[in-house]
Amino acid sequence: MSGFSEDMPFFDEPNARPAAPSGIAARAMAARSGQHSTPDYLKGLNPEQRLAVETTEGPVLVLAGAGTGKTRVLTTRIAHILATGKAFPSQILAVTFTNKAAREMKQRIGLLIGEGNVEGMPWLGTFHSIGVKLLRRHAELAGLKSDFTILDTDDVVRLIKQLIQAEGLDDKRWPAKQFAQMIDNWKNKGLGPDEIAEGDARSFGNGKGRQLYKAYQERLQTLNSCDFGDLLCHPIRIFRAYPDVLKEYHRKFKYILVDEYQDTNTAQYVWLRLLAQRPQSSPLEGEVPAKRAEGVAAEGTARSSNTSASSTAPRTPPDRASPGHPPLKGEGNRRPAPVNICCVGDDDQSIYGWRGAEVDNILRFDKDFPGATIIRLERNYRSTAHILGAASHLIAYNEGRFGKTLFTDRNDPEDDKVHVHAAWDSEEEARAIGEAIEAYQRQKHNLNDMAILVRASFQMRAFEDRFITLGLSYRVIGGPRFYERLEIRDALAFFRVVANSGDDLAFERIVNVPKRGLGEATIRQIHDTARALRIPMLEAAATLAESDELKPKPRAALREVAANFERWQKALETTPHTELAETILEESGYTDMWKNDRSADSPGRLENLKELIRSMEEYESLRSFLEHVALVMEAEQGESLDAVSIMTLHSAKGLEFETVFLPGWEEGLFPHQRALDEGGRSGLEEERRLAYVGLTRAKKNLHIWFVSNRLIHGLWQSTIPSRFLDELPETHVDVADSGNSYGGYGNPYGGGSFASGRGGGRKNPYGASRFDNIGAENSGSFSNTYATPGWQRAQANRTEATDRNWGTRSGHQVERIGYGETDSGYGAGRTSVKGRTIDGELVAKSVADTPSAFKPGDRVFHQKFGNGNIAAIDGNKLTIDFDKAGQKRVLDGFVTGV
DNA sequence: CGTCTCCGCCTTTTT
DNA sequence: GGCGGAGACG
Repeated sequence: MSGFSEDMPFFDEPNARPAAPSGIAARAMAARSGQHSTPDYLKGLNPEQRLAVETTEGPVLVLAGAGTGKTRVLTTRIAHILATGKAFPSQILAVTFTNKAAREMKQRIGLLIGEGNVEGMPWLGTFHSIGVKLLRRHAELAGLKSDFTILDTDDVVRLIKQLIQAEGLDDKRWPAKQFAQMIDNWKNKGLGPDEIAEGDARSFGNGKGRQLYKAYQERLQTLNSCDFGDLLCHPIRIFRAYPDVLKEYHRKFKYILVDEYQDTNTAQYVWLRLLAQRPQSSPLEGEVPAKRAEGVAAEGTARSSNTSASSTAPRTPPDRASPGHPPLKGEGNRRPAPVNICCVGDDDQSIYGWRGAEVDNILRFDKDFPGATIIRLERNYRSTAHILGAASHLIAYNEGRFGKTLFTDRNDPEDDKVHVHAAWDSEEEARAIGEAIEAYQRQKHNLNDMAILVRASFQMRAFEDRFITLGLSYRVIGGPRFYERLEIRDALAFFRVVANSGDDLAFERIVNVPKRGLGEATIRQIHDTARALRIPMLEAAATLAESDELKPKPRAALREVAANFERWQKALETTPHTELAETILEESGYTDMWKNDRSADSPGRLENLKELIRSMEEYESLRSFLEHVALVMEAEQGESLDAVSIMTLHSAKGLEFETVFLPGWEEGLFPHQRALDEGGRSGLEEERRLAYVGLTRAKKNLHIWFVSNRLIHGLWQSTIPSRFLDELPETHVDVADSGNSYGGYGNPYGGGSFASGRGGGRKNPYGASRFDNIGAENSGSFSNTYATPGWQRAQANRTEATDRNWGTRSGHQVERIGYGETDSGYGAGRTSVKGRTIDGELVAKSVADTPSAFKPGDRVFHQKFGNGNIAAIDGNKLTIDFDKAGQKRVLDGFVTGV
């Protein structure tokens, strides 16, 4: 977002007036992009895409399924508006949800209309970055100064903790983190302290919720800071309270474009409506609750009419005469000006409900914007017919959708079906996927074209471990973030205090870094002084250092700190910011601190600090850099190396890969238990959309995995396959033949023998029957026909193992690890055992450390490692020379005598 | 005031 | 199993 750093006064086109660009300007722009009859940029669009691009006037909703060219439409539309002279670049407001998307849009528009013109698009960015920009211009209307800083989650929690303690509340009973979450939720809805529901306000801190929220906002103001939510909420409040300010933006923005509309939360929705709705005779407030109520009412109809997701489903007609919506008047009454807002999204890819996104926003679009044109993009350019078939069938289990059916002309009999594989545990899952990747690699596939998409980040580790041993290069996307590292946050705290001396949180973080002998007592004193005099802590520190209230040692230390910051702040005006940053880290002793640190990670930290300084060079000033950091908590990654991508499903949205692996399709993990517990039916539907997102990332090859046992919270748990597997259509899916699960090690129980023991092979307690009324057009669900040999075998393997060892069908807690006798086993078959991993091998610690019944030299069998001879015994821990797997240490409970 | 140890917490996703 | 925080001890 480097484009936003020049945020001060005059970046707009000088004549951002109500008048449209003059004919000359229009012709000039058209000429620049070489427009004649059909401009180049329109060629190659399909009819729906072209319609979405050329319908520039009035509200437009583009329902863009996965892989249907959504970004292309958005960028071409902007190019079209510019090329036809309908608006200047600065008159287009284009909001995205992620930085990645904003970056990509900028780049692609640049390709269409030439780099130079994109620079003139100051209002293309994320909701948050545009929010910052608005707020900087009108900061004083929100009680801030325009150089306010943005606090991250960590600061917010620390601040709230202080407030909770100041209230005399027990911060253990009332966790700051939880309250931070509550505030976040309120702000997602655009609610200030006076607007929250009484019940919500009472539920925290002995009924002091509202009071705390108020205190929090006041504190932010004195800190000259705001949190993430404020970036939206402040502008909303400003727009409401100062109609003339809002009007200014009404004049300015001729076209509004919104990406990923299904992800917008209520605050973003309100923000958009304020900007999109042209002034009426009556003021704007009160509009939201009314609309919301209506939206909820309308929802039922929308849902029921479109549940069956066939392409012939009746399309929502433009609702021209929606009662209660007076036609929107155009500015200056020159025309019945429609709102030129274009929202692009896919209700089936709404996966951010948990953080406040409202799918309803998109489902309600034609009610909110009467006369809206709704355009569906359903032609998919990405995936094979099998992949699309699987994804479409799965998503059809959801209710409450617009209903789209993706299709493709592609029909290559060579295309693989979607593969489903079973594995014994996560380690084996990682091993097998690693092998599959290597196999693809041997067929000359690039690692860059492959991705592993997981539900939860803890799953990543197994893959990393495995790939490290294999020497397979991989890249973790969205892992631990650069700017969240300790040393980076420390360094930034120094910079923040320099940039904004009122930033007490940053100050507190580093007063005593490196250690200067300033302990809790001194800091408390600074704090109190600052409060009493209503001055920033830095100032208070300086004052205290000159008084005689402190002992000599802390006094000298404080004096130095104060002098340092004073010097640095002066230098801010004269010294280049990268140079200054280096100076700060040197003079504060921070670099030395890590140089003298002998721990293993200190070199890395120093390296990170260097990287931080290096990355600052791209920014014009310290302040614009800090803003970038606050808004873009990601470090740019080198794309140069050929590597498999590992990331969460959430961060995979919008991406595509030739080959995709989706591990961990087990109940409890995917769908995630918490989503089910907290979200109920809609939680499940969101999980299903997440599955849909995962499936539709794949262009050609798609492999889904589930395991029987997974280590969660350091505890092995037995698992059952995800219900989503049952929702995949048999015609497009191929259940892999035992997925090499036990290859080479033999399986004492043989295949298939177990299937009859359990109700005709239907293993999943979430039977298909409850979904039978849905998706009838496809040849039946998987779960109806569990009869394929591969499936039977896979099931037999996993079920056998699971049931025999864990004994319980509910199987919540693992009681025994490994694959041994239980009935006649070693003592209690139910000994409580906690699993853990040592040296990468599965080990268990028995509560009753029963001595082993084996003796050295015994021939034994182990489920994972096969046959071997016992080399040594230590209590119940056996050292075994396995024939194939080499020497391993395992618990006796894992092996059986042969 | 600083360091060490132990305890308890948590591990869904992120602008 | 891993981390951060609180409390005890030096």
